[in-house]
This record gives sequence, structure tokens and C-alpha cells, in this order.
Amino acid sequence: MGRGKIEIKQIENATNRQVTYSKRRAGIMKKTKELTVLCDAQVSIIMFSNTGKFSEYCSPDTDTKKIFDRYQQATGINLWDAQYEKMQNTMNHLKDTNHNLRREIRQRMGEDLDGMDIMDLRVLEQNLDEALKNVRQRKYHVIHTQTETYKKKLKNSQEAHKTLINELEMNDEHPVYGFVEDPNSYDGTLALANGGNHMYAMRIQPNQPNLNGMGFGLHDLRLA
Amino acid sequence: MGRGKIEIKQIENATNRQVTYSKRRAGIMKKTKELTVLCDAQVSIIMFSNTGKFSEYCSPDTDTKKIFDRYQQATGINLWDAQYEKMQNTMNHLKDTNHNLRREIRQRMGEDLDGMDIMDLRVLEQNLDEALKNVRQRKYHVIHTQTETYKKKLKNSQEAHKTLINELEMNDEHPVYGFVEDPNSYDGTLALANGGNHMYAMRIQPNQPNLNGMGFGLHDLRLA
DNA sequence: ACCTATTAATAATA
DNA sequence: TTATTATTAATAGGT
Repeated sequence: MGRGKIEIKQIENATNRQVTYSKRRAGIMKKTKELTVLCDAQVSIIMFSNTGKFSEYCSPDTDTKKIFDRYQQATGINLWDAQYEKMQNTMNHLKDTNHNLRREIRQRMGEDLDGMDIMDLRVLEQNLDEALKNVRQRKYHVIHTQTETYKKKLKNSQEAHKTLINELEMNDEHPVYGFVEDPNSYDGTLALANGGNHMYAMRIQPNQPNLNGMGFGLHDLRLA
Repeated sequence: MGRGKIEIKQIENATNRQVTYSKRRAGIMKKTKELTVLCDAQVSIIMFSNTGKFSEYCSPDTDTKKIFDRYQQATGINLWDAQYEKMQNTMNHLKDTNHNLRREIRQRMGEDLDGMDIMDLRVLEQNLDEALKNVRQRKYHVIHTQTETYKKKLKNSQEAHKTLINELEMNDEHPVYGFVEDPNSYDGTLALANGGNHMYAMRIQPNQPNLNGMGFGLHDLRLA
């Protein structure tokens, strides 16, 4: 159906190929439209040319997604649903795990203990006792470290001052006693080293303050 | 292109329609195959006839899913990816939550405390202290309840025995002292009411035993 | 993009 | 469904 018969094999000349693609594509689309009208069929065509050009046809009264859904039904083969279901399972598993983790935390907070028997409670008690010891130990360690740091800073500061004042005295030969700091003004910090359990007492009751990242104390344990 | 020209509108006669569908479908498929060969194009055709009959064409060196993936890229409109991405986000969020819950539990176990400052530690300490009190209180409550139950059982049992023995005495007029139980043989149970902290001591050290469902103590906190 | 000789598709029919 | 064939439609190559 042209000025000569052609062999059905790849057209070498790129321009010719492009022209033929356009013409024949138009022909197929036209035929398809006619088919849908004449025979009341539902058709989806998706085409990519050699050069990546995209074109599609879809019969009226439907859309590509619907046709594809139907295609999946018809073929039975369905990669998406498998993937989807797998994700759904993973998600449910994560939700369950989270739920259980929240329960464990509630129990570690001394709530939700109704389902536990004596053995459970004894294990939990011992566990909490150990934890408490660790936390106290760590707290005292941090306080001690911090106090040492402050002590050193104070000492350095005082020595810097002394040096400065000595220099002033050397230069001016007029002692300036007013600039000597009272070491006791730093004691607010040192008080922490002695336990200082009263210091932030009033701030402990309200909602958990900003803590270490998303760690201890920031989850709504009633969720999931 | 037939024995006469036809108007492009739905063919009323069902048989005719069916015949035309078959013929024209074959024509379109043939043309499409030719196109893919001549022009090196990638095409997917999905067709459903009036009567629900499914047929498809897909160019060689690819498959319908690939073409559809490409279609989604080309159109940008993509219901599946949107859904997929949404699930992925939810999943990531769940994983994060999971991770944080595990960390909180580790901290409540006295581990992973390096990132916490004095305030954090103080709050955690107070929280654990409260929890410990709750757990102890609950433990004693459970022990007390259980002990009371045993006491009642014991009492009932003894009374049942007495009644029985009385009845025997009445009937036989031969007292049977040997059957009177020694109430102190039940003291193993009563001991629990007095704290009994030594009783299961040797069983506490090994791996956490079966606890309340999936609650306290069953998660691998290093995961996620 | 248009033209048109030529081939291909297909409507009616069996 | 398949085969035939008169007729229309598609299109290859040229402009």
C-alpha cells in the first residue's frame, strides 16, 4: 500500500524511520478509535518511539488506570499487589512491635501491671533496681565531671586575674584590690556535686522536658 | 475498504460487531507488530471487547509492566507511586518510632546514658524511682491476694476435713485422729507474704522467662 | 506537509 | 470461525 511493497524489517534511514513511525502510528490510532466506536471495545495503547517519544490512546468512558486494573484481573499476574501486600505486612509487624515496646515502657514506668504475676513483677523490680543504680551512678559521674571542669575554670580564671593584677601593680605601682573576685560566688555550681536533689525539683513534675534526641520520655504510650 | 463504505458508529448487529471486532483487532495487532519492527518502537496494547474478551500485544524485548512503568514516568501522573511513597513514609516513621522506643527502654534499663545531661538523668532517676515503688506495691498486693486465697482454701479444706471427720466419728463412733492435717505444712506459701525476696533469687539471673504476652523484656533492643 | 500510485485491509458474502 | 473478493483505506516514496 504505497509506491512499492516494503519488507517488514527495521528501517535503516533514521529520517525515514521517524516519518514512517508517525504515519503508521496515526494509522493505528485511527483504526483503534474506529474499533472502539464500531465494536464498543475498551482499548489502551501506550507507545514509545525509537527516540523516546511517548504517545497513548485510551478509549473514552475509561482511563489507562482502569484498563490496567482490568488487565491485572485478566492476567492474574500482578506484581504490584504482591509488593503492596508485603509492605502492608511489614507495616503491621512494625505497628505490633511498637505497641509491645510501648507496653514495655509503661510497665517500666510502673503502669499496666495487671497482667503480670509475681515472677514477672519480681524480675521487673530487680531490673528497675539495677537501672536506678546505673542512672544514679551516671548522674553522679556527670555531676562530678562537670564540677571538676568548673573548678578548673574557676582556678584558671583566678590565676589569670592574679597575673593581671600583678601586672597592673607592676606597671602602675598602685594596687587595685577592688578587682579581686570572691571565690564563693561560684558555689552555686559546686552545690551540684553534693547531690543537689532540691535544685530542679520544681521543674520535674510538668511534662517531660527536652531530652536526649527522641529518647526517654517523648512517646505517647497510649498510641498504636 | 470493503464491499462498501461503512459509517463509523456502533454496529448494532451483535454477530457482525463480534466479527468486525476480531478482524479489525487482528489488523491493529498486525500493524502494531509491523510498527515495532520497522521503527523499533515499544508498544503495549490492552483490549477488552464488548463481551469482555481480553487481548493484548506487547513489543518484544520488554513487557507490559516495563511499558507501564515508563508510561508512569512519561505522564508524571501516578497513582501507584503516590500510594507506594505514602506507605514508605509511614513505614519509615514507624521504624523511627520503633528505634526511639527501643532507646527509651535501654535508658530505662540504665544503658545508653551517654547522651543525657544532669537534668535528663535526674528526671529519669525520679521516674524509675516512682516506677520501682509502683512495681513493689503491686508485687506485694499480688502476693497478699494470692496468700489470702491460699489461706481461704486452706481454711475451707480444713473445715471440710473436720466436717468429714466429724461425720466419720458420728457414723463409726471411732475417732480417726491420724487424718487431721497440720496447718503449718502450708507455710511455704505464707512466707511469700513476708517479702520472700530469696525464694526465686536463683531463677532471676538467667534469660527473661515467659512474661505477660509480648510485654516487658522480650524485644531485641539493638534492632532497628 | 502534500500527492498519488500502489499495496493492504476489510465488509459483505458464502 | 474461515475463505473469497470487490471495494475502500493506508501508506511509501517523491515533492
